[in-house]
Amino acid sequence: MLDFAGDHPPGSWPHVLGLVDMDAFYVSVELLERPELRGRPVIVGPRDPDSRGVVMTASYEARRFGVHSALPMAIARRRCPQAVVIPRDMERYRRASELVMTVLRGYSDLVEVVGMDEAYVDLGGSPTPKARARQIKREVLAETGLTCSVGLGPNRLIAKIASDLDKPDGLCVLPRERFLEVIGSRPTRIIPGVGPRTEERLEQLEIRTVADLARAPEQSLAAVLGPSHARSLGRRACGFGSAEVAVGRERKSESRERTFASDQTDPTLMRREVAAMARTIATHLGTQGIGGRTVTLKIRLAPFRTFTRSRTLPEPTADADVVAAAAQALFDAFERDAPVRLLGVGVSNLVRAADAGPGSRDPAAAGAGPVQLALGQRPA
DNA sequence: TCTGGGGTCCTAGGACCC
DNA sequence: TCTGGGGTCCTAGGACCC
Repeated sequence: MLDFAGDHPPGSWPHVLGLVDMDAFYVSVELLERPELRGRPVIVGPRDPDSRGVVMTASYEARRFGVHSALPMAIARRRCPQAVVIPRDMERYRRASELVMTVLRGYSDLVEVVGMDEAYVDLGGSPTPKARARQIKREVLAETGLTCSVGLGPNRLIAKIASDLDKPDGLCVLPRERFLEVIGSRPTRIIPGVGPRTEERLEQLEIRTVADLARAPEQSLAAVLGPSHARSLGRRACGFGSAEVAVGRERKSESRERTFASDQTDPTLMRREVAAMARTIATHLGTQGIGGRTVTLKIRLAPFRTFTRSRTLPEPTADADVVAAAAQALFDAFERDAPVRLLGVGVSNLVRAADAGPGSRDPAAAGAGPVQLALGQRPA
């Protein structure tokens, strides 16, 4: 355990948030079934080994060869030819995830699931958060056979960063008072929200570490990142952030996309694919009593240029015919100058309404009323 | 070296309205 | 002929996260 709390026991913090992060989640779930692979480099990858895909998760042994999530499989195989590649089985991971979340909900009413392998847990009510965290780790292991790493901090940002400091099977407590002392010399990239592009731009200002970023005047950051991003990043670099845990958030969009095994030029095939994805989304939304107004087509041309085209309908719908027609119209209007690598369809501007389902075209039933409701539910 | 799939949030410009 | 000031909606793209 890494405990930086010292004279500031977390029990004295106004909020104690935990970020529970499962260790190499997909691989670990697979190893439950195949324990003989423990200790070997293992990669969970695409279902179809010949498809163009990326690494979903690599075991810690594989990571030593430079294999990590989102790395193209072709490169992963080159870097670690001896790795055992297991095709992903999302349904299995979903079940394991549900078990984990059930354990977490036994410790707090405020659990925010941020991915299949990750959740924030508000431990504000616990006088002994470190002991609680150890208990959580024990119970997750007992219930699922899986280990996790827990970060404890006064807000989401610090909890998240702390969870990365002691991994796998770790527990790290990090008060804000010691935030810069502990992570000040680390690269800016460890701050959530700093991706490759932002890292590059900061580099231009000779800002490389979290401490550099914390010292930087907001105006100079704003010149490169824009005022809004500059302000939020400056605050993060000093360890300030939200402590809010949002239990049930409304979904804002739903999409499906598919990368073809080889680039496509056949419009008939592609139109069919677009319609199929549109219908899947509409049907899924419809069963939940949700309608959408904006239909977006995503198209990626070879070698790797991505475009979107969208259209907003006059009223929300979950009618598969309507969504499919809109998506196909967007596809037909798009002027392609190269073969197509990926097609996707998304529906956004979602409205929860019992009467937005198929067959409801009456504007009085599916129009203004439900929209009003959705606006009222929008978070501040 | 070759880049998945499912999301969220932000920005910027244009249309349109008062 | 020179041209406001907001506000909102829509569209396209970018950055980021798991």
